[in-house]
Amino acid sequence: MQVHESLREDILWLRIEPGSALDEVALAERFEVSRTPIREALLLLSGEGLVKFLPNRTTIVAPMLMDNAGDYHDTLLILSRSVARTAAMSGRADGDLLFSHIDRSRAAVRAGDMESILRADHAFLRHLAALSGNIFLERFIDQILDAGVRMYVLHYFRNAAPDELHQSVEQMAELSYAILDGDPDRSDQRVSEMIQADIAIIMRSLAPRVGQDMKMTSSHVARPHVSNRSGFRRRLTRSSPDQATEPPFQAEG
Amino acid sequence: MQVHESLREDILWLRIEPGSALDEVALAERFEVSRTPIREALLLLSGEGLVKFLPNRTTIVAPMLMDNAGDYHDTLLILSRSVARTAAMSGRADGDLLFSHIDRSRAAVRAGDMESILRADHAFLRHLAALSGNIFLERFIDQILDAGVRMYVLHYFRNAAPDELHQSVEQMAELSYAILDGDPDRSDQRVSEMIQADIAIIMRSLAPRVGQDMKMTSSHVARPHVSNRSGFRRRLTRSSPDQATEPPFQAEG
DNA sequence: AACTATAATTATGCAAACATTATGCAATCA
DNA sequence: TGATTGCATAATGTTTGCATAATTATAGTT
Repeated sequence: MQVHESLREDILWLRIEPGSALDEVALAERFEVSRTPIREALLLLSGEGLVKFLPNRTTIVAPMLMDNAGDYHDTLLILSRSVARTAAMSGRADGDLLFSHIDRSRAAVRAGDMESILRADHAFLRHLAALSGNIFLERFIDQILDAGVRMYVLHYFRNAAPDELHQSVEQMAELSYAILDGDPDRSDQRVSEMIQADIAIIMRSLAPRVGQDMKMTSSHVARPHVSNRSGFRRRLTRSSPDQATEPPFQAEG
Repeated sequence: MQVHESLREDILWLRIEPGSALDEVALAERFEVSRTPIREALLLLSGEGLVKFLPNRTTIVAPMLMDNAGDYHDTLLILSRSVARTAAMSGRADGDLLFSHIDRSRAAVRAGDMESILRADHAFLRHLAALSGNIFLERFIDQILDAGVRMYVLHYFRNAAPDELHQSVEQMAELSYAILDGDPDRSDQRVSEMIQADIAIIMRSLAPRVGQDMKMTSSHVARPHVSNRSGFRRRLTRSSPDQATEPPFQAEG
């Protein structure tokens, strides 16, 4: 569906502000169709959690609450480790393919094109998911990555130093080596490091105006598993008076 | 949406045969609405993977391929362990609430009501997911459980002995104790055991009519696919031959 | 001047009609 | 007799229109 994909891209890449109303007639004019295909697209998007129907009122772009950042990274960690582990153990990973993703990412970083960087990173992870051959993991990886795009656009790229972007690519490469070596434990390690690095950058963005030293102690990074956002919260409170997050975009819950 | 929920239940509980066509006008008459709300429901269901649109032809109930059984259990294991671990570590689990779920399950087993058993089991897991407070894990648990309902109706309950059903409840109780004790590692263990038991029963159902001694050679388990199901398969191979599956319902892919 | 109530406008939810595509049957030709 | 083509039928995809609910604006009252 044309409308669906197009609207989804607009929402994910923040070309439509979270929380803003989606007028069906306006969209119908824009896409030069009637309201029905628009509604169908909105229905699909609501199933993906990207828009929210306010019954008998209007449909809004799902607000992006940063409260979910902890949940997001916990879940991304779980899923990424699973697919990376599986890829490592399967022995079916193709070095050329993996490194074509790395190259794509490296090129995007050199060009400084944030959207391309994120798309390349996601393509890499989706590739690992595909390698796993597990349709549920593929589906969930798709969903979690989509759910994070807006957060990364706003809070990752706005705050990542060029050095950190380069380092992120090298971490991808390290992960690839671990997978190609068929070493699931090392790949676990690498995935954790990658996501740790992402978290650090995003946390800096969420509490940017505290001028103090943001050194990470081991207690911050040590987190084997899930723990919903407990670990996260702890980190947050350390550097910021908790609710001082102030997400740029926001609508009512 | 009334139609959506109702249709979803019909599909999940096999009141509509997988692969069968869903005629929009017939559904419209049945629900006494026009085709528009029917289409909306079908759209939503397609987003959930429960129906499949064949463009310009018809819409069918998504076929249930048993090929996914391995993927299903792999993923269920990952997610269940995550939420159980988190629940154990959170210290926010409420014994009374947990055991009200157990009681419900026990009662369902006593009554021999398969649908109630499955609903109770799912309610228990969803409760753990809710305890985790992680909206992504909640969402994914929801999805994976829904995806498995039809398989369990056909291949679990048709083949589980009463004893095994009772044992399953006790495993739930064991898991609850581990969670209440705040022991994440033991809860991991318990979750694995629970799902192992499920797998054993389902595998038995998938290849029931081979009268011979069901010893497996490695050639049976070799499957193009991947995975972290490697560990899984190895355990599975113990009791059942592989591709003699023959799912009762099936339509074209 | 502020608050309330009522009316008008705007947008959604649903229904019915129209157009387009696929399928099945029949007729004709090889 | 079998196969192919054309027509009829049926179901989907889309448009249009109507009715209902909500928001906004306006007028009246305190």
